[in-house]
Amino acid sequence: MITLKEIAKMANVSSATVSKVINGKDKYISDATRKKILDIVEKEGYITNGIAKSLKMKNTKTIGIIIPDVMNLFFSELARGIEDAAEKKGYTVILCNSENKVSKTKKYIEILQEKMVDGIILTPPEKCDFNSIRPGRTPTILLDRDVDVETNEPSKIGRIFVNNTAGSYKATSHLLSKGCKEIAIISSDTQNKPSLERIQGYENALRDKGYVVNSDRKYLESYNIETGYNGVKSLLMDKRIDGLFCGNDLIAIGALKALRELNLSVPSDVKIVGFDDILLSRYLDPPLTTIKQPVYVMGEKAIEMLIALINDEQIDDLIILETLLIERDST
Amino acid sequence: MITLKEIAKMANVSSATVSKVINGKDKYISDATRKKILDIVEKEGYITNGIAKSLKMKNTKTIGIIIPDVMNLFFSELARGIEDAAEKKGYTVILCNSENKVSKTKKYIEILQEKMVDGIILTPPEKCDFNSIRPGRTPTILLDRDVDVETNEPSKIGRIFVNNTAGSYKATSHLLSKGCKEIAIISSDTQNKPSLERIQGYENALRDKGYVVNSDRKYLESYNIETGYNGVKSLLMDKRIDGLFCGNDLIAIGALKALRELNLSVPSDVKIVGFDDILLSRYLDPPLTTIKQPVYVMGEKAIEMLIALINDEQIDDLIILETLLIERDST
DNA sequence: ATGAAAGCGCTAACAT
DNA sequence: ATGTTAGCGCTTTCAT
Repeated sequence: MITLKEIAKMANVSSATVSKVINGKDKYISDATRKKILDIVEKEGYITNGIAKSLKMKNTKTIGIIIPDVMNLFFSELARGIEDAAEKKGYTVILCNSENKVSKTKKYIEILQEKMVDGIILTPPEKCDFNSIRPGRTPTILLDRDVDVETNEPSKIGRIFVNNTAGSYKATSHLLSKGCKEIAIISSDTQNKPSLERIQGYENALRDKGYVVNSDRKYLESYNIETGYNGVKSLLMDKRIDGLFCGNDLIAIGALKALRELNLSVPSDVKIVGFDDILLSRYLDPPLTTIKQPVYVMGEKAIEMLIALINDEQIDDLIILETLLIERDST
Repeated sequence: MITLKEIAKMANVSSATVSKVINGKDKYISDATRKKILDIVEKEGYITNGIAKSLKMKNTKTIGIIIPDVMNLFFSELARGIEDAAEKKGYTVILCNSENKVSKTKKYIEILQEKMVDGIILTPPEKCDFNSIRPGRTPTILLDRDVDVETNEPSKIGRIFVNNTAGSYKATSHLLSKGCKEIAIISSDTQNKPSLERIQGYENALRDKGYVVNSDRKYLESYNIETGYNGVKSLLMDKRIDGLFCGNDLIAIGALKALRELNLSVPSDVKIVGFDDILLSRYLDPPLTTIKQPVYVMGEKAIEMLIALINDEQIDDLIILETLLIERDST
């Protein structure tokens, strides 16, 4: 590997001069010297050793993202949004899949800190006490899943969420407005805030229209396809249901499959609304009505906020994004 | 940030001693000293500065992966497989989305080299001359898309692919065995090897059974949902088709949607086989028959091979994986 | 317009 | 059993 020092020797200048030229701080460097250096750099295919640079500069221009699973479309979109925004700002992204586990999350936080990332973007595990994983000094953005953070938080923490309550309220109201009378919910369980809020929004909408909230119209498990499938099978065992709010689109996919197996058709027998608007939702049969989360924007905002935190800029450390009802053919 | 040197001072020992203890090279360190050091490390929450360590050790224990798009389910599975395997081996993964562009691929390779990654796993852009992006000295695994590499390759390059020809041969034969007489193909265009091979397998299967290959039964565009959708609309405009081989599952998803709009039912009117077996395929309506690529295994093998390359071990630098026909309800 | 020198935090060979 | 020391490749201040 050719080093800056070697370039310097070849050009008969000092490494300071080469450094200046390479980094464009060459106001006071003569054109001749600059050209000589640049030519050698080019010819030798010199590449800066970013590690040495980082050690000196005390930054790495890399951030870590910890999400449950890139294979989950919601998170792959998020990861993409983050990576795109990061790249534009000159940052590089280390990807970590926590599998929703506190233990893995902790381990990755430690690894990322050892790698001296400039910041971390973190979607906490569904069931997680933030105090148990707090990333000390590293600037961190909490994404998508709200979590209780002590107010006298010493570290630099930003938070970006979606208004889940309002979103599920919209979803349920939409079902109601389409004439559904018996609306069930399939979602994640009550151990995480977003899920709690989505259940809340669902109940609020029902109550506001004078319906009673019926606990045997709830199937609360996890944010995945199986939950949707099992939820429908279990909910529809003995009771009638004409509307279904799914806590996310993955659940809706499973629900759709189960409904098909039960020979129930959507939307005539049962209307369905999902949550997230993953890329695939429009290609389901029928295309899914859903509550769109501005995932890509979340990624962008997260990077924006994180970089502000890194640079010690004063910013609003809580952003709550609104959702949007996307009406397709499942309602 | 507390450094190793500071720990040493607090413990009244040299930094060498602390280093040895921290890295478990403490055979000759007294229990008392070890304990004293470990206690301070614990109490102070010391975290190794991996950058300094990397500079000294000349490795970063991180690898870069460059894929077209994590939002593409095939690649998110791949990324997951790679990350899982990497994590087990103590490596961390930098994620880069090339958008299938040579320019972005090049840029990322350079960035990764500056970050001194120990290796790169690369899925080249669909239309790409490898010589234009060759990552010089960094050990690299070429994944999923074969590419012409000069034989007197100086750098350390490994290649892992799937037997595309055999896979699409299987797919087409399956369609034939199900009684299809007029089988079309929708796939990516002929500018990349895997696509070429999949077309080849399709044609071979047809010819082997005495059918003629008909160029108006081909719609070759790109590996995405739109291609599937447009392909069906275009292919079925004026001619009958009872079997459809899709170059990947994304294409099949688009095709399914278009078929639904044309009131054609699958599998009774048209039978469909996809390629990849992304996680979602079994949840489509109908669940998709497809050629399973061992994506997760590819990720694992890639890491295995890359680490061997990194450690200068002698290995087989070309692995071709076989596919598997997964029969579901679309045929 | 250019260079000398110190130092970022760590490891390891060598000395004691 | 522990310490001394040099050095990884870079940036930057201060001299010249």
